[in-house]
Amino acid sequence: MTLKAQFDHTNCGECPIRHRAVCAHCERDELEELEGIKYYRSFEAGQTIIWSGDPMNFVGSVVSGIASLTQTMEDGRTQMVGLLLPSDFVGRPGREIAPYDVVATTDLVMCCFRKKPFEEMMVTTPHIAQRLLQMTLDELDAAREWMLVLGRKTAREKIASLLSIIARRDASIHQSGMAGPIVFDLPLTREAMADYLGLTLETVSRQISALKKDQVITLEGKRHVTIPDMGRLMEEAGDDTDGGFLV
Amino acid sequence: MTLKAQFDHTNCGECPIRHRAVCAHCERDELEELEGIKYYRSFEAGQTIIWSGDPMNFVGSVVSGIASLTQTMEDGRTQMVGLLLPSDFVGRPGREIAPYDVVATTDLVMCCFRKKPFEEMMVTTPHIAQRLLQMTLDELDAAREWMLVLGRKTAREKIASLLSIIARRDASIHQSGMAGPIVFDLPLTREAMADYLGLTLETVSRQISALKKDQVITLEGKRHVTIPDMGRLMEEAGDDTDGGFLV
DNA sequence: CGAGCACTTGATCGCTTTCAATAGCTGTGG
DNA sequence: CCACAGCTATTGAAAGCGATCAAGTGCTCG
Repeated sequence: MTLKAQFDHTNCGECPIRHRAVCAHCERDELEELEGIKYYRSFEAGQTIIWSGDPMNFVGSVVSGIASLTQTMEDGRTQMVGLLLPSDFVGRPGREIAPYDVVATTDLVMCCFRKKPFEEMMVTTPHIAQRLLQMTLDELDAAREWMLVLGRKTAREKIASLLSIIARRDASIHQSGMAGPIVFDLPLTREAMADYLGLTLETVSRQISALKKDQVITLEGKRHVTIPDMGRLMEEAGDDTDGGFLV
Repeated sequence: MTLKAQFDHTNCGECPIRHRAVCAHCERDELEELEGIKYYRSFEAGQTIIWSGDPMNFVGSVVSGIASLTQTMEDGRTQMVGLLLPSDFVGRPGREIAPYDVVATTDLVMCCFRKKPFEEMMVTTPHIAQRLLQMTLDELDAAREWMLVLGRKTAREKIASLLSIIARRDASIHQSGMAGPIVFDLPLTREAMADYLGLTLETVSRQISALKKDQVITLEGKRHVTIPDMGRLMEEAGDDTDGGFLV
């Protein structure tokens, strides 16, 4: 059974991202209307989902897997400007042309909506527009967090910041607390990390080695990370360690 | 007459940002409701409007002047994460605590709404929520543009990028086309530019001098800039020069 | 006239990049 | 089964760009 078939005909009520995606606030009847315009698409790791400059004929949510938003300059320099996790939204109602490349970082399933009908629902269904506003504001906060990382942090702090973000996300998904060691797999290659952080992949590699040597992290293989002390990692990231979380 | 008094009792219909701010889509009766919860506040250049970590009891729009959103690390490194121009919105409905410092870069007037009533209107008045969504999506695009600048551009390209953004904004306000020389005053100190671009003020100064020497720009005094050839400036910024503007 | 501020310019330092070689892993085909 | 290509990642050496430290200019305002 393909990854796609696994979700085909899935009832929205049983959807794994039901309570976090753009449809989170929808009532039963609104969900039914959404079901009428939705379809699933799956992509393999490395595949480009949308090319910058191409017309967009759908919007949608990441159901499973990870995608990245990247900008590329003429001479090939690239910067990742967004990391799309399950429940994150792709596309902008009202926009015709995609401004960024969207690339599947891992195997990926998306729940797509045909753009025209979705835009009509945006007007008639405040629950969708309200949720999209919340999500966009969250993304804006995340983007501004990254501007500090990109503009002012050292290479070591950048790596520590990225690790702490991934660790926090994983902890929140697995409901494990912040005490005790945190274990996860890196969903990004060194190159993708470099593109996210505005570094070269060599610098990423060196700084990961340095954090390992200093026992801030432990590595098994290239991707499996253990964080023995989250507070220590956050110190290395240059973040406030006194646990002030934004709500 | 103070700057503030100049706007007091101003009818929304005569407001200079009426057609661009969060109230842009509102009907007459909705405007009247907004008038009931609005009040004006003015700030002097350099004054902090909101301190990061403080409770927010209002949201609002910049009516005139420029403000900046900045993040600061414990050791004093600061990064500007937003530049607020007339009609831009400050604050997030539903958020209690301000995540950034908001500082008046020039003398400034804000149209403020008490937070509670505004949040109630957000629910009952789709026109406001819809407009706020548009504006937030625009800000997200701008933030992502800046992530490329911060992560991948050289110091010279960063300066050229900032100048071209300011030039484009001025051209759009004054309805002057992109042909022929563009003239404007820099609304930012060298230090503020450095905070925006993730540079030191010394590097900003050096790169501006270099652009002047290479005749990409002309300076009269420290702030008055002339751009003889916008295409040339955009080349220096590393941007596509073939005029592809996002819509 | 002197203090204070914004800005410029010079000299040096150091972090990150660049260039380059190598290791480890996976899948393919002789 | 092994050789080899192709990819990801690590590590070393050298170079370059922007930061840092420092001095000085020009302007405004008391």
